Amino acid sequence: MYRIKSRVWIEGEDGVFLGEGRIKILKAIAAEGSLSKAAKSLGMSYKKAWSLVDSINKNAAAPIVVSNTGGNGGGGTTLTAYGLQMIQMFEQINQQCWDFLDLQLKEYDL
Amino acid sequence: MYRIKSRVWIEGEDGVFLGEGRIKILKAIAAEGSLSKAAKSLGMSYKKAWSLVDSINKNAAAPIVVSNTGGNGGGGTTLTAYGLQMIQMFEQINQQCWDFLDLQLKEYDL
DNA sequence: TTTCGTTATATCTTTCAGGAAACAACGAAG
DNA sequence: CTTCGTTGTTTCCTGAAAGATATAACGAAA
Repeated sequence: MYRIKSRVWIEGEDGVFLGEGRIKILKAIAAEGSLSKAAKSLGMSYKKAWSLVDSINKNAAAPIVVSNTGGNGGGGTTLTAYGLQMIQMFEQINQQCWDFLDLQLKEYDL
Repeated sequence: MYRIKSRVWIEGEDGVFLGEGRIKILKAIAAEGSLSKAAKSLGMSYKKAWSLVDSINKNAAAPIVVSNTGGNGGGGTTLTAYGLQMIQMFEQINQQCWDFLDLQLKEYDL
């Protein structure tokens, strides 16, 4: 039995804007309120999480996250309403792509 | 302006069956009649080409390639009719996936 | 039985993406 | 003005993936 799989991503002018990994870290940021905690919760290095968010920022048409450095508790990173909307959009497209591909494969009944 | 992209692949019981890279080497084999020539025409190492074809063979429900070792000219590798059919199938699904995703992205008019 | 170019495989080397660790900058609160 | 945990950035290091290289096995044809 065959299984069909896919990776979907969206690119901007300067590289990748959104993909599965970036969605994952965005959701963790939404849950944790901080990039370092988000990285920790995913077992991901801070550097990797930061570089993912950096590429999101560089390619977004509007702000996705708001980062505050310093202050009580050290600061933090939160999502904008637009950011939350982008998560929803990506996950919907991704799911629909999977459904579409499953249907396609069935048509060829391997 | 955003661009949406995807990589599609098909898995069997023991790993990847078909993907873009495997389709590429299969098409080169069809054109060259030999795995080593196909690898050379793609600027790919023989080892990599061989390992791709090996994984295809391990996951295919029916023979995709026929390899002959020895003989006049050293032998060669050719595609079965089923193999040619699989190339067509994959490329059609892949193209339709791209079209589908382009439509999806348009619906969200970023 | 020699020759040939191929398939198939093992081994060694190199490259490079990612992780680990270290550190400066920040600014609100006490 | 000290403390705190975070953001942002650099440097170093390691391990896994890919490439380079070498070599055996093969069998039709001359």
